[in-house]
Amino acid sequence: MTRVDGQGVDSQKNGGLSRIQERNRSLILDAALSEFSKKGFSGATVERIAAEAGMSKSNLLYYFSTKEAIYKATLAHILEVWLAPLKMLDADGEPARELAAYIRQKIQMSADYPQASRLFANEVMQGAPQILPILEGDLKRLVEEKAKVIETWIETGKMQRIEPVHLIFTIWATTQHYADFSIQVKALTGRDLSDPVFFEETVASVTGLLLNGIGLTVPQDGGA
Amino acid sequence: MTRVDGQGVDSQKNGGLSRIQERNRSLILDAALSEFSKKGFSGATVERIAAEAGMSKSNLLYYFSTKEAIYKATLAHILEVWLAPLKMLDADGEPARELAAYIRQKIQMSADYPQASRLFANEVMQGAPQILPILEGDLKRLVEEKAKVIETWIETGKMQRIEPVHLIFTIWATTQHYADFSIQVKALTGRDLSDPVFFEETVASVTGLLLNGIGLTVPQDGGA
DNA sequence: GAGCGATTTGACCAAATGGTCAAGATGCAA
DNA sequence: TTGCATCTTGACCATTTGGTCAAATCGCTC
Repeated sequence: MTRVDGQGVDSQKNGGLSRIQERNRSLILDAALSEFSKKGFSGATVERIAAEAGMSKSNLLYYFSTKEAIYKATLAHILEVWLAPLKMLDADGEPARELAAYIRQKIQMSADYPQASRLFANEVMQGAPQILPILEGDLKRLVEEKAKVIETWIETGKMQRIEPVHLIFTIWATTQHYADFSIQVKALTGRDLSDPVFFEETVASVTGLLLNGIGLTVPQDGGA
Repeated sequence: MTRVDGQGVDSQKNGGLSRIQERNRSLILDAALSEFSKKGFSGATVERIAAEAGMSKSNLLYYFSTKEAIYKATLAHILEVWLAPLKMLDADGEPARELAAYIRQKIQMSADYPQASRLFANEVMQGAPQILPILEGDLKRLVEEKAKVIETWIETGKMQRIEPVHLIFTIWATTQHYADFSIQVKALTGRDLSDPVFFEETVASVTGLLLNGIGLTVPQDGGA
């Protein structure tokens, strides 16, 4: 009857979970991402998550003792992946290449993990009840660091002047739009990022527009 | 005991509601926008909407017989306002002026009606269960019409080539980002659109970036 | 294969919530 | 003032849902 919750009591080995725990937590988190991203926190039900994970509600509650705990774990699980691309912006690279690669990566993320994008958007739109501290802490530091990188590029004349943070917001907003609003995109164009042609068309349009906007030319490989 | 619902039985005059109905429906829709935009459809409760509207739950249900009816009415109420700016894009104007004005207007909307923006975003992210027909109908026609306007500008050499629909998406995504993600914007910059200085800074940055991106120069008045 | 903790589940509970209903209060025309 | 439709509400109900619990089953070590 020991609860496994959160960082869990590491029953046997040092820091690891048992094979069963590993598998079930993973199944739960996948199901939770699907459910939360589709219905939001309030609209999701523990029972549906359990069903999608292939276990009883009671058993799910054995691994995560509350709905909120599932939600937090799901958020934590995707957050690292979600913010990874920005970390790669390299001050020593050429702005055009770096930004083109960043934009492509972000659009790729929107294509590969639209649910994660929507979950994150949902959380922030509700006022970021769970992740506000992260936004104000880690994310803020990261953005300030990368803003400095952009500022350096501007000061060394490598690109046009712009408020770095607004450039970052524009890249986030635009790239994530294709995931979060994919239903609308599909309704208006008949296609979405799952279509490889539309994907490349989107990368080309967005990269062209934004790089052009700061006085850069898209590299031949388009950031690929 | 007659229900007032939807388009309502116009009890007395021709097409009009009684003074009391007018007032209460308006109070309800305001409260509903606040509640739905904050909590989403599932997270919102009829009781809280009623409380915020200053009446009993029962009375609210007298005006809108189901939660879904309130939600639909709220959406319908904001949708027209929300899509209005795009309609003003004028094929006969100069692209720079027209687009600068459009961008400013959209950011102004994000500043003035952030709740409407979030409600709309929420609805679309959940798969647009209520407004999909509108997206595929009226909105699609409108976007196609305006895409043609942009296409004309391109063909007459007034602006650089870009896929018009992607330009529209980028403008939507970016301008609405400042409303939908305002908590994040605030966490990262310490400010949001309610700060007049930040508002103008945002208009300048976004307008500069996007107009530049299609080979245009921002008009002196910045679209104001 | 015995023993014991880890895992799994169905039965159950309490709170929240959307919606109904009958009765009372109010506004207004004659 | 009377009469009637509009408006308003508290009491109430059925369902959904997050979470508890005791009992059963499983898996692994000795």
